[in-house]
Parts: sequence; structure tokens; C-alpha cells
Amino acid sequence: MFYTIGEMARKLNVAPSTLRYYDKEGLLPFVERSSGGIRMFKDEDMEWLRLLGCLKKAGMPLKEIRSFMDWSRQGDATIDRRLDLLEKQRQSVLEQQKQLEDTLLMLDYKRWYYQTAQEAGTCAVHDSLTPEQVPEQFRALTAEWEKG
Amino acid sequence: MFYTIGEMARKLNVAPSTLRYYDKEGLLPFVERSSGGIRMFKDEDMEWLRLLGCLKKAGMPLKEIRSFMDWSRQGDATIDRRLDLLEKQRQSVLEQQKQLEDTLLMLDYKRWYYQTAQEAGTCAVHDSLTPEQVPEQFRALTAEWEKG
DNA sequence: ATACAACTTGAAGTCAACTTCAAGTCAAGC
DNA sequence: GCTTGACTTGAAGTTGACTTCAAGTTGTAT
Repeated sequence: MFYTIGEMARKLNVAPSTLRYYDKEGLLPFVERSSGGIRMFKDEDMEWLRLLGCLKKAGMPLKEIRSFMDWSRQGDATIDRRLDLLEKQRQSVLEQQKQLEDTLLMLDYKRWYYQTAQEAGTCAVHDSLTPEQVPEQFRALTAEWEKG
Repeated sequence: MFYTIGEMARKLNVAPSTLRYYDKEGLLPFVERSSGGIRMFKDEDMEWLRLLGCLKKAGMPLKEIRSFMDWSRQGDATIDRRLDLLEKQRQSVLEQQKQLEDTLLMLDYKRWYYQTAQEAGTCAVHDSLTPEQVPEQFRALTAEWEKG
């Protein structure tokens, strides 16, 4: 079963032009063509594209994804390099998770700050708050961040 | 105590040109100048810049960060808008966390795949693996993703 | 056979977020 | 007072990831 670029794009929820761009950049060397030159995507190709989407959302630049694709087609001699790249990206994901944790705590604090201000009608309400009135999980932050 | 742009950039581990760019884009309305026009950063400014860095790493575009900065200076009338923006960004962070979870599972599977291949010297080792030999946490994935 | 939507390409355009450049100014040490 | 390194600006250049455009081709439906 084959799909056109438009059908595949719909399945993956991206623009057809994006897939053409990826192809031009060498990220889709596996895609076959009809005798007339029309791209024919297979179900199997979708798994590669899902992997691609995953790596992309994890912040890997297209150039590195392309390296991975190239190495994959070069066979067992490139296993080490592929493993290195994955380890590096895994590390990057762990760091991003830590970063998002920090950001979430900060956002939760700011959210509490503005919810409280909204109820009171003014940010000035925070001037008269004792440390005990600040939810416990934010105490460490309030020492660092003052108003905003 | 004041810092020059170079000192502040070093503290925050960014290029001075980046801080000038942020200033030009209206993200640093709080920065004072010397009589000669030199930017003079205060310790207090660093907290704003940390918030900025946090939001940026959470994927918020500079334009939205600027809106937030602008609203903050406009006073209590903009509390609702600020809260909306924070809620929206909080939701985005939660989605990103989910996305990173998925990506991490995928990377861990791929890592196991290539570690196994590295030990065997070839990816072909996976052709002769029974489903029971695949670590349990990856079983759901292997159904979807085949080799690579 | 013809119409027509969806495909093809290369080239150019866009956008965000910086970075670099050129020409000049500031300020700390000698 | 002069040197020197760090600062100032506006303008232009860069990078990554697309998107849009124009001109032409493919393939399905009637």
C-alpha cells in the first residue's frame, strides 16, 4: 500500500512542503518514486518519519538527524557513531526535562502570585503577605524572585 | 552595585550582543544608563533576566515575553492578561514534558538496540531475537518501530 | 480525449533569534 | 593627556526550518 505526499502529510499532520523539504535535505532517502516521479510513501516509511518527529521535538537539528539516517544506511560500521549520537541526545533530553521542571515550578509560583493578585484586584496584596502565607513549595523561589 | 553588559553577559553565560538585541526588542526596559550612555545592570535586573531565560527555554517567543514585560509595567489592569499568558505557557510546558517522556522511551529503546548490536558487532543480531529477549519496557515500541 | 486536482522542481521569500561589522564613544590606568 | 579595551549604534549578514511561487507534469475520473 502506497501513499502520496499529501496523504502522508495528512497522516503525520505536517505540510506536504515540509516533507519535500526533508527529502531535499536528504532525510528521506528511503522514499520510492513512481515511473512519473511521484513520491510513493510506504507504511514502513511512517516509522522513520515518527522517529524523525520525535528527535526533532527533542531539539535535534535536521543535520544530525540526517547523519543518523546516512549512518543507518551505511551498515554495521557506523553502530558506534549512531550510539554516540543517541547517548548525546538522551543526555540533552534529561537536561531539558530538568529545565522544564524548574520552569514549571516558576510558572506555578507566578500563577499563584497572579491568582492571588487577581482575587485582591492588585499586585500590592503581595506586599502585605508574610512568608507563612506563601505556599510552602514556593518559599525557596520567593527568596530569589521578587514581584513581577 | 552595577555591572556592564559584558559582566552581566558573563554572569548569565550569554553573548553581550544577545543582551543588546533583547534591549533593542524592548525586553529590558528596566536597564539604566550612565551619563555616557553605557548600560548599567543591577543585581535585581538579573532576576528578570533569569525569568526571561526560563520562559525562553520553555519555548516562549520573545514577542510574548515582551508582552509580559510591557504588561507588568502597566500595572494592575493587566493582571488578567498576564495570568492568561502564564496559564497558556504552563499548559505548553506540560505538553512538552509529555513529549520528552515519549522521546526518552524511544531513545532508551534505540540505545538498548545499538548497545546490543555493538556487543554483537552487527545489527543483524536483532533478527534472531525473540520478543522475550526485548526488555519489557520496550515491548510496546518494538511492535511499532522495526530496526534502524 | 480532456479536464482537473495533486503532484513535480528550483528559486526565492519569510521568520525568529541572533551575530557581525563599521564607525565612533567612554572610561580606567599610566 | 593618551592609550586601550569595552562600550555605543544602525545596518547588514547568518542560520535553521520552513513556506510560497511559478511553471510544468502526472494520473484519475468522466
